[in-house]
Amino acid sequence: MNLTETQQKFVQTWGTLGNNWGINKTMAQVHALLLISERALSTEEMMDSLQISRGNANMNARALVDWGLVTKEMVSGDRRDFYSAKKDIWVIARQIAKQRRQRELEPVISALAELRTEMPKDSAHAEMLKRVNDIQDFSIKVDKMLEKFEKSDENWFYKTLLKMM
Amino acid sequence: MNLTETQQKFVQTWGTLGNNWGINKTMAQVHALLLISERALSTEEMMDSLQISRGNANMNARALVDWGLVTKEMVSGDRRDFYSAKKDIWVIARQIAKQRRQRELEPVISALAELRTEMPKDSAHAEMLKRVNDIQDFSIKVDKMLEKFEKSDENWFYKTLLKMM
DNA sequence: TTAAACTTTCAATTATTTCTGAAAGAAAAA
DNA sequence: TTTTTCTTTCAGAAATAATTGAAAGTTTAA
Repeated sequence: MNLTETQQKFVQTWGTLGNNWGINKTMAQVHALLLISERALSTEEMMDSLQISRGNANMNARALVDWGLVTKEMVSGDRRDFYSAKKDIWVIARQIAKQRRQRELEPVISALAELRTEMPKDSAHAEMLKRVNDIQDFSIKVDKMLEKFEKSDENWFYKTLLKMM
Repeated sequence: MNLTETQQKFVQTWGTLGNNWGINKTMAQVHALLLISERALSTEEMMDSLQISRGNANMNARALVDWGLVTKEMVSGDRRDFYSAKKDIWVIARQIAKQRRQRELEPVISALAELRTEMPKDSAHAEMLKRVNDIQDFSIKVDKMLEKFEKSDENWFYKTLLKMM
């Protein structure tokens, strides 16, 4: 897979976006590459296209599988692993929402809940108590909203959007 | 401001969360500190509480002002700057949404739009064209949703949440 | 078996980000 | 003016994260 200039620019853009959102740049680039490829790619092809090492390609491809954004595919008569990205943007968005909720939001909700039980009810902690309560309530709301989104279909999103406006 | 163990834990938790979301850990910690303080704090107090250098305290406090999460306050008869965080979680959430939209989402939307105009209409770019179109459409939807959220009040959010469920 | 073709791991290296602290800058007080 | 008190900047140091590449591990074929 030899990238045209335009394709490289896309891969680059996606990498920058990912990076801004706290995602490894290479991981985002591998994802971009797979997104615009019409067939599944081997590790070798990813290494070539993105000029990265074998270890890096392998690690990031598997991280993407972990995130549920990419699937590993076997081609009969070929011993190599091939990777292919899910192409539906709604599926992708939902998957990312799901993973971030699990990995980043839920731990905070638990940590805050724990903090709440441990918190002395004295005046030194009065301000903190307010903040922790507020943030906890808010986080749970966001959590529920994301959960709903994860289970939704595209159509639901459109309808909700309409209702919102 | 000498932190109790519980307060330290909160600051720590907030720092970890921020870090996960691609935000500088210290910046998140300074924010947490200001969130649970009932009065505005001086640079010196932030340095003490978080065990960080003057430069670091100053830089991150000002970054928070940049993000619109913190305001600089002057106390008459005192030459020092004091910093105080906005306390309302809805205001905070909206402000973060606004900033991330501006800083991270809009650049991607422009980059994709530009890409779209430059993209050759040949078969080598067919797959990419589909992806770029889909992502672009989706990004604009999210952009609009965030814009709506930014201008909303707490009440609107609750109502929308209800409608969604 | 043994060899071949691939994948995975991980210690060492490289790159990036963050932090420090001292120096320079700015504003008020003496 | 000069001094004092505080803020800001920024080059270098430290910490963290990402990447490499070679060796070890696996699986299939010969």
